[in-house]
Amino acid sequence: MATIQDVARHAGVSRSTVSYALSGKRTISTETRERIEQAIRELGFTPNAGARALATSQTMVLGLLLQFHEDEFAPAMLQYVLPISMRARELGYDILMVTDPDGPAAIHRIADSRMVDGIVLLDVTAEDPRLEALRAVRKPGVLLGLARDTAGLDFVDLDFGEAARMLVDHLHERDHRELILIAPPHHVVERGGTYAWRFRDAAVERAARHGIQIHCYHGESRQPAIGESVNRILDAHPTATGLIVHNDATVAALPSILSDRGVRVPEDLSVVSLYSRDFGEEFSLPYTAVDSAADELGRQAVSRLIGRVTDPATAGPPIVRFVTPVLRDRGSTS
Amino acid sequence: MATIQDVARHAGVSRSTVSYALSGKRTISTETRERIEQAIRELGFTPNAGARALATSQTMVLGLLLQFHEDEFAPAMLQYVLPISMRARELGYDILMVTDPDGPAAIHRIADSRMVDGIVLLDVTAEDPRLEALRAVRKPGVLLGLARDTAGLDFVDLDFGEAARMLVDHLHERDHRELILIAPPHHVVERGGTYAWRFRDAAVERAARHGIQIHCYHGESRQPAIGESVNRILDAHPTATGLIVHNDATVAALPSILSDRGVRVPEDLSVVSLYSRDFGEEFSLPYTAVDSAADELGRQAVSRLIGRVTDPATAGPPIVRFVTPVLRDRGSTS
DNA sequence: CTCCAGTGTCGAACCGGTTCGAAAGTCAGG
DNA sequence: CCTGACTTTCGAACCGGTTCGACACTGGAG
Repeated sequence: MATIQDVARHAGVSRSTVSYALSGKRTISTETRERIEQAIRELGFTPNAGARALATSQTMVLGLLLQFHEDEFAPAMLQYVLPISMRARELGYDILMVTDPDGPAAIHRIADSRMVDGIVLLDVTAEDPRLEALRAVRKPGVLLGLARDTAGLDFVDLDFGEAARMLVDHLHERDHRELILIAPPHHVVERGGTYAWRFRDAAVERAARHGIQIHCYHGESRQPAIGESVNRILDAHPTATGLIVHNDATVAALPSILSDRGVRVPEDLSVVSLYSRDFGEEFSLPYTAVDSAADELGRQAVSRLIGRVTDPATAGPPIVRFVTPVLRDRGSTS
Repeated sequence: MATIQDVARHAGVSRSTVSYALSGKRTISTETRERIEQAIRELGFTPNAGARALATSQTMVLGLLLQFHEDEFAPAMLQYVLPISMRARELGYDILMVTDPDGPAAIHRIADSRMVDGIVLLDVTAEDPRLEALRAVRKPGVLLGLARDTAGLDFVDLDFGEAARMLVDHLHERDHRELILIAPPHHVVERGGTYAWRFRDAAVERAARHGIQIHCYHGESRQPAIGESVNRILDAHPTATGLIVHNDATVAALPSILSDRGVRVPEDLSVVSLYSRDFGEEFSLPYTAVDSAADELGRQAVSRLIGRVTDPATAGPPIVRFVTPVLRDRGSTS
């Protein structure tokens, strides 16, 4: 493959001149620039990424860390990955995707060897061991989710508390007096998924303020456990008229479970939930729901990260950004 | 961050000695090696990936190209991505994930700039424009799927013809005389997804040999179209006793569609399909199915690719590898 | 005692870019 | 005609590794 030296020779100039013509960091006469551009075209020159990274200490690559837990509904993760990848490309970056189960080690590996300029962490937990590694490697990092200690890092997350309040209010306005909440599986809470209790606590608090009765349960992540659990819960509360589902796997399975029971929505039961538009379309979910805006969160995270990568000075102090959710009424309540 | 020069100074040796101690390509005395290792530990040295790539022309990174089509069931892609990423890591490689809609351009970008040592293409079509780009860049590439012209490249794919024959035989053994086949959506065939007609043609041929009647339809990729289409098809053939589903989105939605219709499996209808174990578990699918072994395909593809990357000579000529499927009986036929 | 093979280490060149300082050339103002 | 500012280009150093050839030293064979 052609090197910058070949281009220089072919155009009758020095290497540095080619470099400046490429980057535009110094003025080059029109005539020379055209000769160089033609040489580049004729030789099919593309700069060597490794050499460039070495010289500039910039790789134009972002690390994306995913964790897949046995007991989790994996398809939900895709909603974040795609927008992140797309937004990164828009800004000139590529994505190094890491699925190593040992997150902290992976962070050190890709950061210490300077393979990436910044790191995105998905699915952050309250006491996420990856945070310590991320702080240690002194590279910009942005997290989707929320941790207990947010010092020194940027976070982007949905305002789950507000989401819960919106849904409870929505049902309250329609005169529901007894609700059921199906939260994420128990192990998610144990692992430290803060969105689970942030949502639930806000829902409980808001229901109490309205004088509404609310029964909280953890959902399951796999069939047939999901169906059994939903049926058991509905059996236990025959007088409840509203169902709030905060659980991807459960809501994806809900249409078939309810139709099996002969429960019509919204005539027999009002159902509201929380999922992204993409997820809803992918699984054809018909429920009024707060839009978790995964694409928006992903895009914001990447934008912020790249801002910090390119200009650490003007990026200011790290912040926690809570995105205010939007409720999308699909008519599944009465 | 510490460089190899810092380590050398700290251990009182030259840079080259440190390099040889690290790579083991020349013998280093035990005493010196220990001094070097200690220096590395004390300084927290990790080699700079860019510099190493520049010197060795090896990045230890593989490109993974995904395409997401508007009208496709995206969650299915995850079954391939994860095993590919895992296997790559096992062999010491990282994954650069590219979702650029312009595949050929993306291939040139990551290959010409030498960001990757090899490339994996997912979801290949008969006349895939990415193949030309892949051949042009002269980097090892492996494709999941099958194209019309396989010259010069490695392919790994399931033997869809054999899969279809196994399923038809399975139903034939159970005395079914009239079958329905729901194939991938029409646009998949138009786009050139060869697995669609390879499966269908084999099924039709095998059914004919057994004297079985078979009705072929294209499925849909989104609700509510999926449900409407399945209902219409079942209405049109009330005497059919067996259903073969070759369509991820349809099979994921099938349990609820059938229960809505009050159709019991296998009492009223025998159902067989084709999906990977992971996909089946994720969506809790209860159907007897040929295991598409996405994890196995992904792992084989990566192994072959890395074989070619590390030793192009012994890898031999490019081959098309058809993996023979396995039928997993889950009792959904009678 | 000399010669030779083998072991362990070093110095220098190289991979392919970027960037700084300086030099050469042009042109207007004094 | 000289000076200074500006434009355009070049050469050299540098980023941080790897690798080749050479050199010093050791020990055994002849």
